[in-house]
Amino acid sequence: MSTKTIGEKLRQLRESKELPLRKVSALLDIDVAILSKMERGERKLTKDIVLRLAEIYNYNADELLVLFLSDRIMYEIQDEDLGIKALKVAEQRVKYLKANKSK
Amino acid sequence: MSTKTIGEKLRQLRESKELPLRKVSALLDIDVAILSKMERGERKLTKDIVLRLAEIYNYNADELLVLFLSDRIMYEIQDEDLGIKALKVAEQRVKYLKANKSK
DNA sequence: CTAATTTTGACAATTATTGTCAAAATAAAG
DNA sequence: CTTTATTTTGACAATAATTGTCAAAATTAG
Repeated sequence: MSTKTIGEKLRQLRESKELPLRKVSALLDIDVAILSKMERGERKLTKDIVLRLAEIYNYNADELLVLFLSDRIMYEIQDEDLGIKALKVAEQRVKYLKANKSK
Repeated sequence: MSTKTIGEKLRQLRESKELPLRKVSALLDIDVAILSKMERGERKLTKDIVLRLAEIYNYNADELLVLFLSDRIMYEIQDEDLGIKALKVAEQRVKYLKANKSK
């Protein structure tokens, strides 16, 4: 299932459209080297770039954003084996915040 | 429940021991201003400081680390309403990684 | 082989984070 | 109220991290 990183997903999308880095980086107006590194997880992606790539590849933006966010979450918890617990606590907190949004 | 940030929790612990910032920051060998800011979430805590505070306050280190990690996760997902989904995807991925640890 | 694409690494420029400090604000004690 | 201790705030320089740019090297396609 979702064991793919956002970078891997973006590369897969680009290749499925047979677009070279050169063209996509031109559309994004960024250096080709940076896009290469982003796809390989060597440079961080930004929300903005993810959204623009969703447009370019005509792909569901939310799905990419979820992958993008989960990548960053994964980066935070790293190898910690308290990771799962932390995720559950975070979930509680997000739900709590949502419920008390008006406050 | 766990709607408290790691900073708030640490402040609560310190106050319950009636220790002034001055003394704790001396034990940690950091500036009192920094500790003040850490407790109020204005400066980032490090894993190392959290662990040392757990010792100083004689409090469960894992519980503090979980709170510490979940704080950082919360920071990543911010106000995104895809947050919950991202957390679930991250959970899947952590579990997947754990299962294939040997690989 | 040649051309196109991709990767790599170095570099300077920018931006973010950090520690240090002292003054201001607040709280506690007498 | 006055003094003292504690905490907060903001400015500042030092340090570290991130960023964009570039060109050469490596890989892949034709």
